[in-house]
Amino acid sequence: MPTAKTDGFKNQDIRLAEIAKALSHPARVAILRHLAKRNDCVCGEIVDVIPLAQATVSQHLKELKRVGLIKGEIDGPRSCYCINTDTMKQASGMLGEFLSTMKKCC
Amino acid sequence: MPTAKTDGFKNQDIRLAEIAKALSHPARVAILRHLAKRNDCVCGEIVDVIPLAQATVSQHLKELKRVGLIKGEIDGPRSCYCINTDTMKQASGMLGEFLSTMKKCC
DNA sequence: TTCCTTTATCGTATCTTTACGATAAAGATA
DNA sequence: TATCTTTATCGTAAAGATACGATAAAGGAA
Repeated sequence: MPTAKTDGFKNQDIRLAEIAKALSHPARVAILRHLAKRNDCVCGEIVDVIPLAQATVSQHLKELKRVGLIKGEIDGPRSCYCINTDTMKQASGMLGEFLSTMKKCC
Repeated sequence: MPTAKTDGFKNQDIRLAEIAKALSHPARVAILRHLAKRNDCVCGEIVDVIPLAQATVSQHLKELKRVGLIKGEIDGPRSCYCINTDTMKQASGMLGEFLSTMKKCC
């Protein structure tokens, strides 16, 4: 009973929660902001921007990749990351729709 | 080193992450959807809608209240909850702005 | 008052998350 | 080849999240 139970919830809500979870840490928000600002694949430099140990940053990148919000490829000795446009659009759409229904009611 | 470190991150990103965390569980998303649909304070019935034990639902409600997304008041033997319009607007604004910058880059 | 209904809280078990040092892996460079 | 740089992974420690049964608390109803 530790993990979030999914039985009985709508797939839409499960996916929305998963995306929100990916955004639920300042480091991951900052990483996405950095990638969006560059508007391109970024090789290196992410570790320098995030105030955490290199191993921890790598872990956060892995999580963002797992959910599908970013893509990564290896370029020589470095790794390059960029925003996964398709998934980000999907995520943005789901969250946006959710927020609009929240607004509408008030 | 277990809790998310906040030192070195922007307050905006910290708050955004906190809001996202509140949305990072299907039950909490479903609760908010239900409250928004009713468009009013809901007394009782939330427990019946969420497929989890009563104690667990109460825990999720507490978390949503802690972050400020909902308000609660006691009405006789029941508790009534409704969406906290002000905070929801703030949250919606922050998330919306974040998502728009994500879109813009791609 | 006594009982019922409803919700909050307590206690607890278990899994997840976060963090970092240490180390491995893979190219680049000398 | 030997070394340096960069990143991923391993190992591990500590705190958080999730779930639920049990119980308390607080009104309402009989």
